Amino acid sequence: MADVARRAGVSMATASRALSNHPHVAAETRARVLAAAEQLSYVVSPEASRLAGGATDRVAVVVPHIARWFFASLLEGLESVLRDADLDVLLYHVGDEADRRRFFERLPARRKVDAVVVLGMPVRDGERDRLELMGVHIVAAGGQVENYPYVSIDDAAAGRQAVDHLIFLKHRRIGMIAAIDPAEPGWPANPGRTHAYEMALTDAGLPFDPALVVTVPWGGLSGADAMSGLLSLRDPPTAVYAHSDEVAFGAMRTLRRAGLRIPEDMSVVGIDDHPMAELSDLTTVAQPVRDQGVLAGRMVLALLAGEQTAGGVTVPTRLIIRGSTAPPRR
Amino acid sequence: MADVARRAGVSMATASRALSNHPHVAAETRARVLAAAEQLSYVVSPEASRLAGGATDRVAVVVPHIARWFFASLLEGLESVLRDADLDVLLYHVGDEADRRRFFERLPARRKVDAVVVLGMPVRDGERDRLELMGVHIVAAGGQVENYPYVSIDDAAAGRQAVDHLIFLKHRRIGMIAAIDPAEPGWPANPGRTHAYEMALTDAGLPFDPALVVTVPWGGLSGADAMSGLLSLRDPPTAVYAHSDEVAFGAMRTLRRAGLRIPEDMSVVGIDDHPMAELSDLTTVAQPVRDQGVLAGRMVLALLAGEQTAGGVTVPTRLIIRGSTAPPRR
DNA sequence: TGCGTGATCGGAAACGCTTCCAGCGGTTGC
DNA sequence: GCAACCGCTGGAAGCGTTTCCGATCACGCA
Repeated sequence: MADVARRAGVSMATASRALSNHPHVAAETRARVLAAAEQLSYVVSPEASRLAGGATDRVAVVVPHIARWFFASLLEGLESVLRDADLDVLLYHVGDEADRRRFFERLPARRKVDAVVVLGMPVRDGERDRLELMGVHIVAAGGQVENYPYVSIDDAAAGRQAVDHLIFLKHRRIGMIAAIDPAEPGWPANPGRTHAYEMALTDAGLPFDPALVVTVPWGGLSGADAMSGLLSLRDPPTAVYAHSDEVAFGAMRTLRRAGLRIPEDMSVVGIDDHPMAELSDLTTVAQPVRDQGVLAGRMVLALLAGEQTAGGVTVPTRLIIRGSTAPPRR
Repeated sequence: MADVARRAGVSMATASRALSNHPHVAAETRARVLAAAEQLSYVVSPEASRLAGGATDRVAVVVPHIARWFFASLLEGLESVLRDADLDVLLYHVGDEADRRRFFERLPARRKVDAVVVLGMPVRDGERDRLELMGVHIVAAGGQVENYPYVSIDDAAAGRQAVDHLIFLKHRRIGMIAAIDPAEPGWPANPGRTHAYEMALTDAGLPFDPALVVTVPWGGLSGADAMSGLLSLRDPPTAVYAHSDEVAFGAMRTLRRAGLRIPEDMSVVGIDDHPMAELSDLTTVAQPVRDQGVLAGRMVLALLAGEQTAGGVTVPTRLIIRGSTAPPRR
């Protein structure tokens, strides 16, 4: 920067002010400095700048999965608003328990960011304490609904939309394929979506048959297995509610292989509106995934600007009826 | 750090050496420093450290798409090795031409990273010049096959595996659905995969009928449209080769809706081995996507360690025959 | 016993910025 | 006409590390 200052014929103090858009710099002077910087193709050293000044202009994003559509979409939305605000995104993938423990234990983002956003992943109590240690803003999206400012859907409501749709079609034996995160064995499947199933049945006066709910690790193949199980029941369901589209795709594959027709022989409904849902003609409950990332990004910006944020935002879901659901045949 | 040093009863110089694992520090002393740091829950300031020292321990990753399986998988592989090496990854999404121009013009990662890896995206000439300006190592994965150390598949070979399979099944009218990146209108579809089609036909002595190749923007819906076009031909093909699985899925949907059976009425083959391919019973040419990211990460590490790297690595692809291909009926 | 030697450790100078505190002409208000 | 101000600029003190350069000390060897 000394070079730039010299070339522009000003002091470093002025050069710094000009470069960082401070007021109290004559327009003409600023132009001169900018020109000099341009000629020398100079950019300020972030390190030095941060050392002397304040913010890091970086935010950490913690995700349990990268290659899954839902998480990647959240990330995409988030990244876009952060990038527009000239904030850099540091990506931290905590794929399994080991990663997870390591992340919260070592806190690799410590001192490196102004905020951290946790995507699609509830933060556990002990972890929260660790996170607090970082002393920065924290936002959650697509998962958490407490502790932090968050943006998410109402899982229970989404589940109701799916199951109520089946009930409306007059299905009386409805199976559920619940998915647990393979990275978190031992943790329960999405409670909201599970609870919605039970409530919907109750409200419709239908019996709850434990045999009709099967819980599997998340994934298409697991969904296929789950469907096999359901089909082998003495009295199989006439419709299936899957916790997520990917699982539903697996179920559909099993049905296809079994020679059963969808929706004539079996209705299938999922949640998410994965891009493949449209191609597979899957009835599903759509959630605005990318938007949730965007909203989370805006929250970060607001927090960084010192604004008070509302506790959380719940975005609406919407039932999309396609060809995988119909009234039962009998 | 001054606090830590004081508490451990040593100078800052020694504290620094102990914290950063330098030799010439007595084991006992080091332990004392580490303990002090632990008690104060102190971590070195990356900014200050970088200012004084050398590397930023960060690498920039540039991707044209985040929410697409292929790119997200590359990213996942890459991130995992980088993270294991305690390098932070800065994510830069250049979704469209505007983003792209902005990125290469402003070079937001300038001075912030030790290396940049470009994922699934050929770097154009002018852009390369800009990148050079950063003066850091550059690696490409899943796309580029020149200019930089790279890791990628042999697109031409992959294409051949797909088309040759159809030819082996005795198909004589084979359609091709080529996909161009919607973010780069005007740029050609994957040349290797396209060329493979032409060569395979030629080698098999089959005529090349321009009507049988349709080029569409990447995407499932586009694939569906493309298939519609192919079906409306006076003399439709008996098999279709799609540049990627997602496009193939779209094609399959069109066939399903048209009441045509796969593979009896039409064979379909894709490239990628997307997770949905298995669920859709799609014959495809598998490529190790995550591995490409991993290898790129290792290259970065090697480069950073000052090692010389081979120009590039080509990973093998493999035909996976499922239920979407069979000999033509006539 | 005297001295070279290597292992440790401390002092202090960078590293490249930001910003507080003044200083400097020129206005403005009375 | 004088003092209080104002807009702009410069000097210099940090910001928190790393590392160069010696200094110290215990040891081994002649």
